[in-house]
Amino acid sequence: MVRVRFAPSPTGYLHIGSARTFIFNWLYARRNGGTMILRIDDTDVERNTEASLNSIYDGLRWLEMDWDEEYRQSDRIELHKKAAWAIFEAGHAYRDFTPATNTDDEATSANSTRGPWLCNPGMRELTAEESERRAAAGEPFVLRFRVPRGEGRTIAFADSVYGEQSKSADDVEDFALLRSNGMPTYHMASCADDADIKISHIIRGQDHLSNTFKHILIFEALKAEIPQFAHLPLLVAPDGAKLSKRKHGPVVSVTTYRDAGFLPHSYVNFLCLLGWSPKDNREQMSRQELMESFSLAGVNRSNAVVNFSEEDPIDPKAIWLNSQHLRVWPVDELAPRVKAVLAAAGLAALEPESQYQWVVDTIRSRFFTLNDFATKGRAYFADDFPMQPEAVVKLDAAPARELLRELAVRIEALPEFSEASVEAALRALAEEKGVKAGLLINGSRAALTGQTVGPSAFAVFAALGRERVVKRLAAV
RNA sequence: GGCGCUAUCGUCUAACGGUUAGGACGGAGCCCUCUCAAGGCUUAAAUACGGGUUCGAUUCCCGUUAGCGCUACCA
Repeated sequence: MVRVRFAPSPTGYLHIGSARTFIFNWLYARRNGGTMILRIDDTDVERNTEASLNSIYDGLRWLEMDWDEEYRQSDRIELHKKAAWAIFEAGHAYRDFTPATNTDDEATSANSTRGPWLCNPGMRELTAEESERRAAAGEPFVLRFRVPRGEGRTIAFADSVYGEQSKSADDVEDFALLRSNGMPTYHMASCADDADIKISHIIRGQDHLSNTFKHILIFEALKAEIPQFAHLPLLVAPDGAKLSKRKHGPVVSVTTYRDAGFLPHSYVNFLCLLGWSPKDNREQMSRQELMESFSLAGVNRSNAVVNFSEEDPIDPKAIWLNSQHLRVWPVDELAPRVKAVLAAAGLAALEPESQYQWVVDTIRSRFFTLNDFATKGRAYFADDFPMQPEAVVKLDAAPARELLRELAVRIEALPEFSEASVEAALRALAEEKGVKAGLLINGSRAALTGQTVGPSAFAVFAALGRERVVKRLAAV
């Protein structure tokens, strides 16, 4: 019975690395008929905000992800405390009355040349009586795990991604379970919950790989079954540093990609390719294909760089992949999404629906994001659209303007308006005037769309309809 | 500093110890064409370094270097 969880702490918007972790968990659950659990790790009251909680929901909803069970750690603090004291009762934890040290003072902690910190002097050896007495006297303490020491104990586990892992218990410090205010630490709360809700596979970022040794100790002390672990390589910036909002800005937030006009399943596809491969050269994959192909064995071990820069704030491969999905996505599913983007830009879809969908289908092959429909595609949905300088150049190529106005007259007089009839009329006019058809074809595109690039000019005629075509050509 | 992890084109990645080290994005070039950041084709571009093991290492082992993570009463 596969039970996996994604456990974000709501201290910021949904990060793309977190989103990928969710996706891998979700894929694993769906692939194996398991249960996907969302657990909000909101025990850090100082940093939690309602806004970031909403951003997590928004992000997951946008990615079209779902889950089967949901928990909130703040509802379960009593359970965590109980678990901590059970560990204490079993003799695997002790009270440490050492006052909190100033963590800003780096010389006293991590960079000390005196060697690794393992525990505070004297506290492990306190007698039960003295420990009780000082606690009863109201002296503050943290509850620390009593890590087996000097017994030659090796903690080992087989990570589904990183393989056999082991570490001497002598290298693991006596980490805290309960703070001096009685509140559980992350390690305590997380493991107590994982044990309680019977998580079978913990799939999470590689930044927890070293923490896993502590977690195994906790699971053992709780007499809980130890889950299978799978750590995921991290997503990093081009300089190799961990992605952070302060340093790297909006690239790290999934809302950036939503707002940039990405298709959710395309962005999911992109995220999956960062650190995972189906190993058969496929890249563009539907959600169904991802579900069928995903396996932890396909996850690799080195960090993946999200390739962005000043000039290209979004990874070019993400954009390319989106364009590929944009081209093949069923039009009837794409059309409503385009409609939403148009509406946001104050534009209305065309009537009837069949014509609208035909236009969407016609113009999408040159677009990269949904937003392109409202920008590059504006001329198809509105009469006010910008004229590119290159388009003006095309029109200024004499005798383009004069002939386009003549073309307007002829199109208006056409007994029947269609791609074929317009083409015939245009070619006849060109021949008559002794100019190349290209002059009128390219001139038409420029006059009708304000652009020199786009679909076949005859498709443009059909997309706009006779009325707009005549109006725009006559007005050149 | 201690401990853990990682190392293939610029980027994402593929390669039961035996391949001309493959694919994709991006770059360059060509073709097609009524235009195009569309499509088709071509091309440049990588096994971090040094030692082993082996008939043969991208692949296994050791070391070096570099990067990342943990080393908090953060998560």
